[in-house]
Amino acid sequence: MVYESYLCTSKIRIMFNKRIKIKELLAQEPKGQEATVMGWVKTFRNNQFIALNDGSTNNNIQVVAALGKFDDELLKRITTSASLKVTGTVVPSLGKGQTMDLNAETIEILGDSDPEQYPLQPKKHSLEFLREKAHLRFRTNTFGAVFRVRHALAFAVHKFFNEKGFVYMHTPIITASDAEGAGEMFKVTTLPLEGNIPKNEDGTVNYEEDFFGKATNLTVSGQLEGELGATAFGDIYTFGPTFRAENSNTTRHLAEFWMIEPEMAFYDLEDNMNLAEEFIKYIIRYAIANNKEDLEFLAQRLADEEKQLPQDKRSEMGLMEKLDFVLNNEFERLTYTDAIDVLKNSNYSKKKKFQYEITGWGMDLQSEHERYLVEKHFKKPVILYNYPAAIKAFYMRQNDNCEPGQQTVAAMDILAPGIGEIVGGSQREERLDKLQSRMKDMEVPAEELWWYLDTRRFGTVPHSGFGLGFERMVQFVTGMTNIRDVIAFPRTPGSAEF
RNA sequence: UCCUCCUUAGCUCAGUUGGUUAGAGCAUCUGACUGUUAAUCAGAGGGUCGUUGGUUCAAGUCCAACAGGGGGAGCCA
Repeated sequence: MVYESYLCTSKIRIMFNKRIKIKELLAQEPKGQEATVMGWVKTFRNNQFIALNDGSTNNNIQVVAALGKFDDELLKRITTSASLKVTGTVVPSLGKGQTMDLNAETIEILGDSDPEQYPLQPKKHSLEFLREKAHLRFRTNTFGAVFRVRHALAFAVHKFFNEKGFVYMHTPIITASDAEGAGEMFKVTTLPLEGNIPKNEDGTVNYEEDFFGKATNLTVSGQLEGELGATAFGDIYTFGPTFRAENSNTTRHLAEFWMIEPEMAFYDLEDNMNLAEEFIKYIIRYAIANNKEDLEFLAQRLADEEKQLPQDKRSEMGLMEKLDFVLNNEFERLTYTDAIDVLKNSNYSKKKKFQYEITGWGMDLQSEHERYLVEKHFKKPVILYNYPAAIKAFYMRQNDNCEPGQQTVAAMDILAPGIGEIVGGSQREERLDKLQSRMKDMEVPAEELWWYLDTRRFGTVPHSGFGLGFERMVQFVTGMTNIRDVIAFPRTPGSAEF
């Protein structure tokens, strides 16, 4: 009579909720208390010792199945990655590798894992191999650590901005504007690709027949919409998926990635740089404070990997030292113009070690030049600012009183060792006439962006913002060298498995 | 998209100037052992050498195209 539908629900859940996470259990004093844990088998040694992991930490609880206490039939099913529920008493370990044992009273197999078919073994696998098993790689130590750190960084992003009174704004994923100029876009349509596509008289596609009544794409940036928010709330940030249809095949590009884009009213370029530097340091500090074990594991992994490299290719600092160094030092700030001077006077340039010669002011910096500045010359994160207007986007603020022929814009890029550009930002052009003339010069269709220009018509203010590639940040903090290893299911040209 | 390297057992890799039946470690299976730490010991099974075509008496090995992957470049975050 009472809650009859309850009979049909999964009563076992009540049992599940009694479990303790392994991370919590390992923090306790082992003194004979009872505990229930659930997780996946890492290894089963000696028909007696089960290393069990539940993803809360890379550390395992050693479950001891006393000899003779359990059926052979049950023990046979305790294989790599089988899922178990274990209840027992927590006691100090007799062995050396761990402080506590869970002496099993009951072992329940929640899910078998056929050892003939389960692809991961308790040994080192290459990252390339694990990339093809991306659905299972979270169960490895490396990816467990990487994705817990990724979570910590994501959480810290919201914490930082919330503490500063920023409004978290959800800018659209589907956008009608293709004027952002940040690269090739993915088309969004419900028109039948394999059927009759409505055409205009001149043979072009008639998007008026499409779902939105106009051509639409996946967003390449939330910035323009972000500026609308900033000119009302003062400070906003976005943190969402971003899509680029570039045919990029590198260790630092994805077709689908996550970007953080703060946009601040009443900020000039220097305020912008200050915020970006404070922000980066804050989220690194948060990860160290909350995921130290994971980072130390990743540091060790990286150190082991680098042992196999020739001396000159190894990093000068370990991962933890590198992060500490970043926290304890100011980022080097220099103008584009000064950077060209540094490069021109460098030994690399004089000895012609650059593949692309330093031709002088106005040239776009190649990644080898950026790497030289960051990794060889300054040996720390570098903020380059005041770039030539000709190589930057239309919305960046034109600097006043430039030398003839050396017009610059208030842009800034933050370059990180090993990763390259991690932040790109600028003070925005708030003067309507200057913005309009620049759009005209760069053939940006002003009529499509009428709503953007309205911010300059009604109470325009100086404002600034930047974009930070979240995966690149995760790479920097975890030391993972390939961006495909810091996102759960990477989307790259020719690859969208899972 | 361009340059470059790689593809041999479930995984990591060896395989000589082209020459008989393609090897090792780990994993798996069977057995032994039992306070182990990627447990150990013994035995067994496991291969269309990425695909297609070519050169040759003979191709894992040489050549070509294609596919997949790594690294670098460009585009960028």
